[in-house]
Amino acid sequence: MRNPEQTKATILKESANLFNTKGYKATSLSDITQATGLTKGAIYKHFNNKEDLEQQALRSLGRTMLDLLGKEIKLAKNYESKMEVVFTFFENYLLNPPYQGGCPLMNSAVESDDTNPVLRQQSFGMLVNLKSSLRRVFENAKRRNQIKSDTDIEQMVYVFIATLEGGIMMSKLERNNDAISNCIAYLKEINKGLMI
Amino acid sequence: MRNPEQTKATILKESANLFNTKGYKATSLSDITQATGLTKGAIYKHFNNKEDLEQQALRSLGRTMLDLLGKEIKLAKNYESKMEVVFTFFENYLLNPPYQGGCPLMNSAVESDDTNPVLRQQSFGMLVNLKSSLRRVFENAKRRNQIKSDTDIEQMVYVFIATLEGGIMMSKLERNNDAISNCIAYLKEINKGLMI
DNA sequence: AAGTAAAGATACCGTAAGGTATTTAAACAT
DNA sequence: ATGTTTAAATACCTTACGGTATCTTTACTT
Repeated sequence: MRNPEQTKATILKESANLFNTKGYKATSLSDITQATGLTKGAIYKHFNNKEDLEQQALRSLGRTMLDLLGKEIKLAKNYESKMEVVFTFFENYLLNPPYQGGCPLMNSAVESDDTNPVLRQQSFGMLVNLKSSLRRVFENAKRRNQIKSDTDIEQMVYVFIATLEGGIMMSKLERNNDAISNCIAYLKEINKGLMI
Repeated sequence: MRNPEQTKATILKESANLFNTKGYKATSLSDITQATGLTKGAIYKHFNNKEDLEQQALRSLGRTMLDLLGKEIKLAKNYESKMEVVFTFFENYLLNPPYQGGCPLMNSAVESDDTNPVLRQQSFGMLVNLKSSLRRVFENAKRRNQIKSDTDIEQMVYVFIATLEGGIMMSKLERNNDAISNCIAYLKEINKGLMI
């Protein structure tokens, strides 16, 4: 039962989980062969080298994250429920995560920002996209007079993402939901204040 | 010109900078010998092994960070200026940092939370201390009727730290101060709202 | 000035890392 | 059924890692 596409997909998925939990540099090829049950031969058939695999894995994580979030935002009809989607999305990062190891944006950003230009650039792109998603929600709401006209959208985008990411970091460290729950609760307060 | 204490101090300082920028696992002993101009013999004279060095380096980073912040908070006389200290402290993380590589709490937490129990425990301790520092400022202010009596201090502690840490992460990734500046600007707004 | 303890340099070891060349085995075409 | 292609396994190479044992040098003691 051979299926090269399936094989590549499992390599990508398993390595993405490993990279996102152990770190990119710290994950070895034998970690990946062990997790997949495959050998180096299989991996190097589908990827040029470890760097290539790292990059494709991060790309996959980023797509998964942003597609999931973007799709749910799009499904929500009004501003209020769109924001609700954002909150529950980040709250679920710990309860039933789409991938192990927390937020791939934060993980890759922290690891790569001073050392790995390519991964750093990819992380940067993820942040650009995440900011855009959130910015669009705010801008639409402003256009439709659902939030105050003097809302500093750029600032709100930064504050929301910062608070969510920081909350995830602390909750992962404390191994409970206190941090992220409190952060989200407060962001909801802020959001109430924005709405007209 | 030999000075064992000085030697140990430079090993600790240089390795702390390396660990905090490249990561703990990703920093090799030869990175450290290169940075210090010393040899492995010197390093293993002062530290049992690489893990020991990692732990002592993180301890040093944590102390530096919390001592610096705590001392400045203590120096500030009233609530308002204490909070100002917190803000400028985190804003200066990028301009003139006390150590390279950003916040050692975030860096070590992200790297260790799923893989390295000892470093994770140390990171956890740092967070406990940072929370305590901030909590104390809020509690004193509440006791002296400088902030509203219904202030949810535990929530504020989480929100402030999350926003600052998330802001640093984004600013490091974007290589400019937009994120952290906007985050701090908004935290100041929140703080105004708290004050009586 | 000689001897001693400790700091630090040097040389070396075993292992695991990333990577490659080659072989085996599975799927498909004819 | 056979031959061909290509997915995946195996075996191996080089290098860099953490770590250790030993040697050299420095500083201090008397």
